[in-house]
Amino acid sequence: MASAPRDPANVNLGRLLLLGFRWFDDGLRRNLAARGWPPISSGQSLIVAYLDPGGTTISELARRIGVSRQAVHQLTITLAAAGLVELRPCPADARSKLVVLTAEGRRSVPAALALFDQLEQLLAARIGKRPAADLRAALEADWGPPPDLDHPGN
Amino acid sequence: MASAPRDPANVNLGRLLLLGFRWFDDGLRRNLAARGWPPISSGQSLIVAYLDPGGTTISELARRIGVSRQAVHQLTITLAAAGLVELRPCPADARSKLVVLTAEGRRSVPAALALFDQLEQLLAARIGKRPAADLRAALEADWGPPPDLDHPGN
DNA sequence: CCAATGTCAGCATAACTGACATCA
DNA sequence: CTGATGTCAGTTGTGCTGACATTG
Repeated sequence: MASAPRDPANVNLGRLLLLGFRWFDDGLRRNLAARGWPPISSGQSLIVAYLDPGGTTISELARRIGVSRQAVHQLTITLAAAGLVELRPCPADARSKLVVLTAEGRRSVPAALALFDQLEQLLAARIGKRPAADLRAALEADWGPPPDLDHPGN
Repeated sequence: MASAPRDPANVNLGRLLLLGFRWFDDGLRRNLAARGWPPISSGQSLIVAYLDPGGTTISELARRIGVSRQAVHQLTITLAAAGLVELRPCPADARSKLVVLTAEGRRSVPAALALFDQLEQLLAARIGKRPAADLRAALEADWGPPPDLDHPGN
């Protein structure tokens, strides 16, 4: 793969997947910085990536990402301080608040997401179009829940 | 994939890779717990996965994993407290200390690493042997460093 | 004298749990 | 009354940088 020198022994798929993720994460952050944008944390990028166009509530985001409501709450605060999102009351439910992109967010977020596509294309140029397509296909398949090896039914 | 419900829009490869990693990480932790082993952090598992049979110094581990010496130092302390490794002076260099597996570590670590193979086999059974093999092949390729999109030479 | 190693200290980030007021 | 939501507070884990004594 890349950065960390690899021992041909004990390379497990889980570690390879982590290295692949870091390749994209580093690439995203590096190129955002090269464009003069404020540094964004990987937690923040997760939030915006899961946002619906019309806005999404904090609890819904927490369920989608798989973390606590409190963690999402904290991230939205930092994103709001950066001016990328704002919180507005939910018209359908007075308990909820909608996290929506600001005008600046709508302008810069799609450009940031486009970087992922460019990174993927560059990866295809490096390791081959076929392997890159196979990689995506395998990851898009339904893996099911992480299994209990003693009771594979789950 | 699995746990987090997926929006067919904005699925980027980076997020898919992260979800794949979590599938393995969750699977490992779940099955370790099912076997009655003390919970191990993903940082700790990284350390033991990179250990040479004869022992490895802290600085060398830091270089291999790609984190600071201090971070590795802290992890070895927790691993030593758990009784899985011990630190002994390096015979070749008085500055260095070797991180080596204890008797208990040699007994339990290989079994834990074997879980990764079992998870990979179960994944192949779920998404197909061919896609699973393609996944591994693509991840084992040389991706090079995360690129600067404006100067792809790097 | 310079470089590498392990270690101590402080700090930042990001997740968690617990608790609480508000509202469906 | 029960349950969901947002929020405040405290805690934990994990990484970082800076600094330092020891050794090659």
